[in-house]
Amino acid sequence: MQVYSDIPVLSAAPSKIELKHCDHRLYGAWDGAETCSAASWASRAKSEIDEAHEDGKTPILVGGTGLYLKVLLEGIAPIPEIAPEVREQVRALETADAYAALQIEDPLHADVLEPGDSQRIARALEVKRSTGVTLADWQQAKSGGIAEDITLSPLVLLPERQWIYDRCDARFEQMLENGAVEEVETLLARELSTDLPVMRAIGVPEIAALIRGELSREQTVAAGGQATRQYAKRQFTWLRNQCPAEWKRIAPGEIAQNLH
RNA sequence: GCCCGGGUAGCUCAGGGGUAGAGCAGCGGAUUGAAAAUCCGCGUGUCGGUGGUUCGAUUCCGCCCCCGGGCA
Repeated sequence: MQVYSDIPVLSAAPSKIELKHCDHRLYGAWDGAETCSAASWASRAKSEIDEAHEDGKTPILVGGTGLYLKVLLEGIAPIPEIAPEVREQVRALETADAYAALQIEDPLHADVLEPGDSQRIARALEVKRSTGVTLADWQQAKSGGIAEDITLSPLVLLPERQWIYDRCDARFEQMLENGAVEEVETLLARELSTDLPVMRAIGVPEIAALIRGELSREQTVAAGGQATRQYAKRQFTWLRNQCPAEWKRIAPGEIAQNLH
């Protein structure tokens, strides 16, 4: 999400001062009209990492987006680009219709997915239709991971829940004070499709509702803080269960000590 | 003071003589090209209090308390 150039405030992009202290890469590297993906991000991240290494620097990967890091490190099934017309067609379907189609065209995968999981259903269907090969077959192999080629020092931060929740609330309120509303006004003026990732970024739907007069400022603060906390909770689940067991976890107290 | 409505899960509410159920919130989980996304699972709460009717009351009746609205 921080890859989209339209929302520096809402995506907490580094400030000019922060950039002076430390080089940051791939913030705002995609235009909001585009859809970034784990694979395309990983590909660019690889280039940035190579470049840093050539300059004798040590890159630090930071993020709450577990899937992106996973793809960068472990690679992903080498599925070609989906034909645009196929993608458009598939994503125009109602979830129930897409699921029914998948049950016919790729019954094995349909069986694995929940009937309500619109996103994965659409992905499975577009892959089968565009490549003629099922997603499960593609996923037999992964390629492009750099885990074997680098020395990784992983660190999983698991702060105390209430502590991070309080910071989520404070962070969203601060964003509103620092121009998030103006940022969303500018974004809305582009009249992009509401399906695009940038339009679904935390805070964008909430602030758009504020601008439309559907939410009061107070309600917007509450809704934005809540959405941020819910995201943080999902990150906990990923970090606790998806990261390799050998990755070092940092205890709550240690984090607070280091930051205070 | 009188007359209507209401008082049920953290919140908004549904229900109804055999001790109760949704949405949201919260918690747990999944996660292979939209991932700040998309999904899945989890509901014991003096059914405002107290008497009564009844085999049995959260449900019916009386009284009391609280919150809306109306009349004085």
